Amino acid sequence: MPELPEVELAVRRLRPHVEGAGLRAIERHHPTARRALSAARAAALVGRRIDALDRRGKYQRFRLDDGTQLVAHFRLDGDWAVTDARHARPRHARATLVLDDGRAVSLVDPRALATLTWHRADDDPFAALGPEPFDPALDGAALRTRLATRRAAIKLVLLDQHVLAGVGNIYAAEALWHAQIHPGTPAHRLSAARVERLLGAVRHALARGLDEPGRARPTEFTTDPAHPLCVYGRHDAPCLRCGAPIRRIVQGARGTWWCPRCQRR
DNA sequence: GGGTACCTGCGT
DNA sequence: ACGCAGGTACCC
Repeated sequence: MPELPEVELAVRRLRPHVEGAGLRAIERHHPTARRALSAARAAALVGRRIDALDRRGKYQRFRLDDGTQLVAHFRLDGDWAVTDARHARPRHARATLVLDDGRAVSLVDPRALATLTWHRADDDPFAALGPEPFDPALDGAALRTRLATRRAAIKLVLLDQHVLAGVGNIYAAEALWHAQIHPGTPAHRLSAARVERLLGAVRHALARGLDEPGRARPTEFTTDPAHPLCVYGRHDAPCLRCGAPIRRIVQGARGTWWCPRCQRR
């Protein structure tokens, strides 16, 4: 699943291909893409230049030269594929940006949940998002303030993009493991010291995802010892810290992996 | 604050 | 053949 690290890596890979390029066409291959971006809108974007590609949380934004914005979200399985525009589109391509240099950038997504939407110049598509986890202005006290009104389990609150942008199911579990916090702890009950530790752990977990060079999809579970994931998906495997068997519970219809010995409430 | 729909590949 | 997986938006 693409979370902040995978999306950031995708942006870094795609940026040199798209920044400064002109849009020759926008193809909408799948009904979900056609619903989200009308034929008229796609046609109106022909001739626009992509000035910049940036990221906010798990969202990616193409800034166009008229100030309007194309925003992509990978959801569960999305990714970019860059091909020669003269060749056939990749399997599962849902929408394609055809560039004036002859390349095609396809949003590929087997499950077709990924989104590509257009936004006016004066729209802030990210207004409702919480802070970036690596925002220097974000400290333990600021995060604790955001958790103070939340009585739900900290695991679920970490997934709320209005609280913190970019953390998903995998890195939420990883961060709680690193911070040694029980995933079911009510968010508002966490002490200042534990929230401080949690923020550091979120950053540490995300950084592990970002620091794997040349790895296209860091969140695929493997037995590679250099793998960045310590607890996610490791049910029944020994905890890397204390050796107790990792347990799986379901929270909000999503799996959470955690260590019953070293993650206490 | 909790439940459901959106999708389709894949595991069972 | 069937039903789950899951991030987000939207429902009450």
